[in-house]
Amino acid sequence: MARGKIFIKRIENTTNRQVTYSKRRNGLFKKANELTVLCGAKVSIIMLSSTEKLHEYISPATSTKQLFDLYQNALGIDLWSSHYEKMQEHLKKLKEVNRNLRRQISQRMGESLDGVSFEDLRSLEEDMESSLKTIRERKYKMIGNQIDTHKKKVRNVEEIHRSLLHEFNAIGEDPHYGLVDNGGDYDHSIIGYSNGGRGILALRLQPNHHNLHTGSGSDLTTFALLE
Amino acid sequence: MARGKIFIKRIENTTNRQVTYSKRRNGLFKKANELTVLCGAKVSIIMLSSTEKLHEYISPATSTKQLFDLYQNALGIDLWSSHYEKMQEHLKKLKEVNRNLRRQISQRMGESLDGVSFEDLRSLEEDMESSLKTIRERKYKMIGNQIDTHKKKVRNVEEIHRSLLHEFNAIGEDPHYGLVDNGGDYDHSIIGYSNGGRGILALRLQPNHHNLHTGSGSDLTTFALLE
DNA sequence: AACTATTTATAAGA
DNA sequence: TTCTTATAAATAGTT
Repeated sequence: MARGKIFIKRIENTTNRQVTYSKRRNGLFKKANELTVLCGAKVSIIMLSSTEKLHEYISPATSTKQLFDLYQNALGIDLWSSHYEKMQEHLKKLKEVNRNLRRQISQRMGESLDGVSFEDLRSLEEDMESSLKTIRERKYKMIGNQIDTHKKKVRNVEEIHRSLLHEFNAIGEDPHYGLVDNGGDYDHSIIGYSNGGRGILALRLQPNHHNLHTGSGSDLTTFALLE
Repeated sequence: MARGKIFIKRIENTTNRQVTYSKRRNGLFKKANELTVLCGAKVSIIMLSSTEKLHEYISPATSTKQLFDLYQNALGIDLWSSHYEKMQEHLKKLKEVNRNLRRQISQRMGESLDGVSFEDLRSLEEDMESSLKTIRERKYKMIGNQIDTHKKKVRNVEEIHRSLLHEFNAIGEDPHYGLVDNGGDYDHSIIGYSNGGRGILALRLQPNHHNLHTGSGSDLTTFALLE
């Protein structure tokens, strides 16, 4: 096209070929871009040089994948996108479910009640009363269990104390016992105390108000992951 | 490039645009083919016109799919599967979040409390007490509003009744009125009654227990869609 | 990477 | 659409 006509035939000289490849590649991409702008078309060009180097042109505001997907659709051959669409459908449904779950929780926390009918409000109140009762009962049961456990421990300790006292008195009355040697033998009897106080400590009243909205790492606060 | 310079800018005339698209497309494909022959390159062009028509060029002895696969390999990660994996990840997270939301609801309904610590149980109880209070207050407010509405309606009806009575007496005392003609004139006064009882009916106690688990179409029961 | 003589592409008109 | 043709743009060969 300049300084002499060429025949459209493989360029045998390697350097020449590579130079021409580079120049014409630029020309091709320029033309593609002009076409994009002039005609509002979308163009994807993928090129592999004889040295296996890859080059790509893609019109602005689109993607190679998008155009390739369109191409596949147009040809009717489609392995991927039906699967993909199903997934997107599923995702959409899950998000919808998620939204409903959140609203439900919100309502159970006394929020988002603006659109709720009187009927539903009564239902909700009734339901929450009975739920609260269940939770409270469970709490009382736990308190009861812990009191029982504590009582048993106290009894256990009293028992140990009594037997120690008894032994001590026996030693005091029996001059054959050497007090020095016997000290270590009683140590393991105190095992009854190990960790014994923990359950009771949990019963103390918490002065601080635990707000379930703000994450505190419990099971009840793990829902704020997405959207 | 001929008979006048043009600016590379969208061609607004539709016909012109389409003609140019067609001409330049041929030019582009021709260039692509020359490149293929001259330099031993492999070229794939996919084009989508502004009228959504698809055109393709592919170098001889290769295929669009082959070149696209090469392209994907060269970019390292497969466009499809990276997309796909991200989606699956998202899906998994949403499911997890939904599971947590459900558990939370469940716990607020007094269920699934087995793993809950005493601490969390107290928190939950406290939170539900305050939520229940909010809901109850809202209910009372609604009741109050409805009572007010009702009272107004009653007053309205009483007013109408009084004036009817008054007119009736007037008629009775005035022998100039003919009773037959006046009957129809009062009909529209009764409009005060139309739909007047509905709000009050909503106040009746529901003997049946509304279980929130079973769908009844309310906002509170739309969560049982998936898994 | 620049230059430039020439070929090639193409805008506008038919 | 296709052909024509004057002219713009691309580029082969050179530096």
